[in-house]
Amino acid sequence: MPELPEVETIRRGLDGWVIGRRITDVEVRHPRAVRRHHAGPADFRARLLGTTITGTRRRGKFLWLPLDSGDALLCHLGMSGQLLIEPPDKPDGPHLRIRLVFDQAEHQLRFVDQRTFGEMLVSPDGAELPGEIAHIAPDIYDPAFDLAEFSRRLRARRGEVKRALLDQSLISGVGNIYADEALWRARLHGNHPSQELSDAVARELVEHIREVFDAALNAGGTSFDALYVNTNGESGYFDRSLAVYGRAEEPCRRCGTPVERIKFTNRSSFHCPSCQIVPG
DNA sequence: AAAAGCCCCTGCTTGC
DNA sequence: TGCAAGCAGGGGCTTT
Repeated sequence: MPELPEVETIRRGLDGWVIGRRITDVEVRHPRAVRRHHAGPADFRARLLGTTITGTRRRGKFLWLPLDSGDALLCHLGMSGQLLIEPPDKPDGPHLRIRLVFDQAEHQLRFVDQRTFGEMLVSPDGAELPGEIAHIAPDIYDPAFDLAEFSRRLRARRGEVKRALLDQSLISGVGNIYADEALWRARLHGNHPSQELSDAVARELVEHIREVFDAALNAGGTSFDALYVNTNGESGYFDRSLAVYGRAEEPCRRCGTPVERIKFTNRSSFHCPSCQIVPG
């Protein structure tokens, strides 16, 4: 899915457009898109009608729009979700899941999602922090992110460091791409046991995450194809800067050794076998 | 309690 | 050509 930089790019795109707008119609085109709104699509619609969006917020890969009702419209893009600001006369694509219509607006907001892993729900009293995502750890840009606490919890874990980075309850916003990129920058192998990391290395790892996120944000996010776009439907360009992800057999940008691809929990991991060594 | 596996989807690519 | 398997950047739930 979009990882933190892509979701943040989308949040910024929404921020300049949705704030202050009043919702006048809601159309749920696919029930799966609101599957975690347990009261169902009709209730989802009813709770949104007539409310005004007061802001745009994000934690990790979750995005929410606080409403003047005190509730929040919570959204996760899953693997292929898009939030598009489009004119009403633009034809609906086959993957349109939810449409939001606003008072006196020349555009509407469309939630488009090919693979339907994404979702929206209305979180009661969720404006400040939706209860549905209270278990997600703060991401590195959140003032609540506690570096010492992250280091302590990371090093208390059994298991491998890459799996830890992907655990959203430990640190949020990192997915498969940026985990590989940050580990490469840190010269750590993803299979490195978390428990063997020093406090200094754990803190450095966060700095590498920050650097790769900052770089991706400056490029407008990563996109391999037309699935990953901002609210204008445009792709980011950070894929041109990826050091290891998707670069199997290509030379490591540091030492020239061919990048290796390995299986990791039914996914792919990429690393440099020279720069990133597992101890022991 | 924490960690690992399974599952949910669609569409594109690859290999027989 | 046709079909099956593999693959894709997710998280929640169940099991161990």
